[in-house]
Amino acid sequence: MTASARLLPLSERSKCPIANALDVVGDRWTLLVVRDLLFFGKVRYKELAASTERIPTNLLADRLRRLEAAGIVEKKAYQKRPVRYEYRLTPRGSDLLPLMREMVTWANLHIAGTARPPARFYEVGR
Amino acid sequence: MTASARLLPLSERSKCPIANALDVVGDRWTLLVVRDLLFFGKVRYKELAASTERIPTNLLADRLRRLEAAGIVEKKAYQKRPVRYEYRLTPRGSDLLPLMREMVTWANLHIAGTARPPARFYEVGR
DNA sequence: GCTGTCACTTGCATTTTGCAAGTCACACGA
DNA sequence: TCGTGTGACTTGCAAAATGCAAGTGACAGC
Repeated sequence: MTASARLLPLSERSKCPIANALDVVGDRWTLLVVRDLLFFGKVRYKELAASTERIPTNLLADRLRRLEAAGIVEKKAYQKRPVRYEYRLTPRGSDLLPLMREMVTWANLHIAGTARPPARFYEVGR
Repeated sequence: MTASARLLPLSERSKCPIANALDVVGDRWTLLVVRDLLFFGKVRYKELAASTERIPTNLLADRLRRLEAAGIVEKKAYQKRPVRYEYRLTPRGSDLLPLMREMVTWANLHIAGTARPPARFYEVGR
């Protein structure tokens, strides 16, 4: 069982799982942060800020806060003096892999010129 | 082969398929419209406007315009005098099914209280 | 002290959202 | 012919989110 202890609050919009998922990851940046953590092994703020899409730093800070509040990302200091943090996906975060895989499949099929991921991308069992 | 003739334009952000998919469906309403067309058999504006989440009508009109421009939805008049339209998913639109299925799976697992879809939801082959 | 780095925060103009009300074309019944 | 109703939107506008640039604070190292 991969579900975490405390669960996310139900959306006020409805009980529809799609509506609820969208309330968490339904915007143009959130899943890009998850992508960088999941596929590119980034862990530090600076690395996340340096994505190809150049997410504005205020939005990056905001998205990391929300992802942490949603239990998708964990933030912890990996050193003191000066304090430096690293961000890592929780199981709840890596469970987003299948969803992102389907996004890639759809985009590769319907948006010309999108990059194809390496074959192993489709082989990861979990 | 299920890909349509003309493809969507590449995003200016990057060639990443995830970023590109998000430019099309990365907001809180678009996939709810697709959901209603795909799972609930809605075809008319009025039906779409009556979703549980109560999408504002100006946003519904805007999203339908974008979905049409993206080749995900087709609009056609089903009668004249007065002209009345119906909206239907193209193959590009129904290809979003696997993505939405994964969304449902993730939400059911991580957001307490989200509704479980009927079992047949997971059985549709296409 | 001086410079640099990391991880953010702040200010502010622009864009998008959300809510309510309005419009337009027509059908229909009195 | 006039009033009422319906479907499919559009318009106005306040509030919130976005995007850009610049600023801040805690240190390390020279």
